Amino acid sequence: MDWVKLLLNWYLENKRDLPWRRQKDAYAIWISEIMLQQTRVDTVLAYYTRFLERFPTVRDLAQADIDEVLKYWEGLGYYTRAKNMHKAAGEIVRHHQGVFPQTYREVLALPGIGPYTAGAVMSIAYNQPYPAVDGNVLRVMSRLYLLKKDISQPAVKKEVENLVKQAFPAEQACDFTQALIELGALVCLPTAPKCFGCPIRQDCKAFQENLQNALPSKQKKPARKSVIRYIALIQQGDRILMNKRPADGLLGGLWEFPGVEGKNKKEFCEKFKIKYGVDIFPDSHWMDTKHEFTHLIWEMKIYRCRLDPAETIKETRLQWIPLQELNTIAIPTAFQKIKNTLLNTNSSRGRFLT
DNA sequence: AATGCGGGGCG
DNA sequence: CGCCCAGCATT
Repeated sequence: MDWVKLLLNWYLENKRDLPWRRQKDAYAIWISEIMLQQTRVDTVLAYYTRFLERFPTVRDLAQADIDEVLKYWEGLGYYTRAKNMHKAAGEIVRHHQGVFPQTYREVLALPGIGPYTAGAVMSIAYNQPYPAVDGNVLRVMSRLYLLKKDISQPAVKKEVENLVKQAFPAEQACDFTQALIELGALVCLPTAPKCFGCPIRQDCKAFQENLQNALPSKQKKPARKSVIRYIALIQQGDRILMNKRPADGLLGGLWEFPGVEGKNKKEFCEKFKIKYGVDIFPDSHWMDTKHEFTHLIWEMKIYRCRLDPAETIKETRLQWIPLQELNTIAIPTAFQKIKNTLLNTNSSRGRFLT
């Protein structure tokens, strides 16, 4: 296959200088691959170095509190990745003496590691010829071999894995895996691929038939649903009432301004009572904000609320948090605008008073 | 095989 | 505004 050598040469000349490419530590490679799942390089850059400085080894990660790990993950999304990584670090300490496992079977068995990440770690950290098929590789290979079937079908991914396996150059698994991905990231783009800068266009069947813009074929996702969420801003002095979301599910384990889905203020109060066990009295409408997830849209209506003075907080997920400590707990992006507005309001008032 | 799970950047 | 991205776990 002529294209393999051409691709390798192109990669060695054009690869980006990325922090996870500066060493071969399997632990550090693993962290990068988890962060990069469904996440762009530019986004990860801001997190990667900071995370490794705080958790330089698998033991440091295993010993850390999950809440601190989540704080370092704050804003990165898909928070089960952090939870699974923390769990996997514990397994590596207990079952592998703190040394990152070196066989595909053992790597794949770790929580949060699927076929892609296992292949990436095996090939990039250990230079072993295990295919790592992500969205980039699916796109590159579907064009190169003119695979017209929907790439979301598992059978297509299997076929691409086999094609990559056949193509692996001897002793260059590390570079080859990254070369395929790098080509997808820099040249073989989803829309408007830069075919005339592509080192393997002569071997690309899609390019030959001018079908590069029609591939890969992919089914489109259903429309998102929008829901109204009422948020209670409950402040007493310099403390604000926050809720820690359940460990599993959406934004699991992160902190939020307590709220419920609902149609109106009446439902707001009723559902709040059921969910949190306290009566609230919405005083003033404070602000509105919207947050769009991949699969869901929250239209948030935030009200300043009073509690019954005699009310005590029994729900253990609810906790009074001093305003100064709001920046020390993990709060997802959905609530950052509320948090910042709150902190600005209070700090400007404070300055005015002093 | 289908669904839930974040967030940001782009045209 | 829709689409896409260095996917995995669960059902």
